[in-house]
Amino acid sequence: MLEAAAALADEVGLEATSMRRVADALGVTAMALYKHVANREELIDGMLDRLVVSIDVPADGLPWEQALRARIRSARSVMNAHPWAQVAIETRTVASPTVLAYMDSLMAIMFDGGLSADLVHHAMHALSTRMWGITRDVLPTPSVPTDSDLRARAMAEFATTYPAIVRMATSTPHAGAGCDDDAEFAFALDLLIDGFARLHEEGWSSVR
Amino acid sequence: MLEAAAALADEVGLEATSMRRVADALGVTAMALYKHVANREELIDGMLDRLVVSIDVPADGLPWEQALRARIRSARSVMNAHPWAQVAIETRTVASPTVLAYMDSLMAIMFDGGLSADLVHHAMHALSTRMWGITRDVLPTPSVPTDSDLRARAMAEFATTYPAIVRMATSTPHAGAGCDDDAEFAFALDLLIDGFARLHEEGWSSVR
DNA sequence: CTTGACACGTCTACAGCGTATACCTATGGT
DNA sequence: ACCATAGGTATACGCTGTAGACGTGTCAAG
Repeated sequence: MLEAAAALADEVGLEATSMRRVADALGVTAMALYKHVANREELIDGMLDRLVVSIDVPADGLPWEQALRARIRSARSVMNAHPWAQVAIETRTVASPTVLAYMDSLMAIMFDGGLSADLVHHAMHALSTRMWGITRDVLPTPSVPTDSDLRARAMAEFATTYPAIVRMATSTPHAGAGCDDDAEFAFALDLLIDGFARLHEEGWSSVR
Repeated sequence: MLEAAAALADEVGLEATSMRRVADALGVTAMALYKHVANREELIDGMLDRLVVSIDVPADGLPWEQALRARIRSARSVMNAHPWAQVAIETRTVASPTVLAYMDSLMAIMFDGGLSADLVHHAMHALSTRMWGITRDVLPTPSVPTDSDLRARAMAEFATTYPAIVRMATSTPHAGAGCDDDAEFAFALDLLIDGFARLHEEGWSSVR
């Protein structure tokens, strides 16, 4: 059932994955699903849990920074394979045991690295949803007319209204080629982990 | 109308802010709303825009790090005053002109600080939704029985299943007192901004 | 003064949603 | 032989977003 629901969500998205459609896919009535889950929330929890348990556990003996990076990158590859996972994570309200276990494992990696409970706590907050390997697209990709004349006019107007956006879009190394989401994710993740490491070395504490 | 919708959302949450209920609050039919907005998405966009324009613009002449921090902190105070804003941001799919202008202003702050387009680009991705001052709660607050005996037993069991979580929860400076979300937010934001500054000083570039 | 456009509202209707309640039936342990 | 239980069905309720047709009151142009 979870498998069928996940397959459906892969096809039509999470929003369209209604109880009735999942049931249809199984050749069954919608109400039959309620013999197995309490409600739709629980169904989605289950779908997500299936993904979470498939996140790789990094090899033993790695430095904590590498282990943390590896586990989160694996989370990313798992979540990226299923577009609905991002929506699912963002709408989740309670943590299932599977989710708790994943978070526990991340904290354990940091504890094993010798980080203080204080720092681990702050680090988890700083990672936030990034610990699931996801990031929302924040940068706009405005639709411009294809006609080259109109396009130039639209761009010009856009440039006066949003100069910084245009400057960024036109002068970034891979301008036009679209941007490499994986690279952006790795950049931000490394920035955070490097920050944690630096604070750890400095003996940082939240109380001053 | 946007005001009424926002007021309703403050009371009952965004999910419960249906076209009919907004219309009711205005003493009008649901369909009347469609003379002003194309659909519910657009209504929510409008509600959000009202908030975004009220984000403070930092004083001129501040160093870019401080200006960036100030603007984002202001965003946080605006968004935090309206619980539905977080949900709204997370479900938004296209950027309105107001939203574009806000993002443009953040980038402008960094450009003014001399950061390269490359770095600005990566920084915006790294900030991600944090640029709106929001962060999802990621740390679980499991409900434990109030009865002290049962409570001890539950905690013990929890501790063997999720040792790192318990270790963190019990040995963090403000254990038990709940955690200060604003402080956590500031920590993560500063970590990122400090990272940007460091990379900027080093003359960082994404091409190696 | 008339006419017609338009802004802005209503009414009705439809398809879809999650899910409560009641009912049926095959299976398997006592 | 019995009966509880797991797992299915049928029906129904209240809710959702929104399409389409139908008024009106206001206001500018002929």
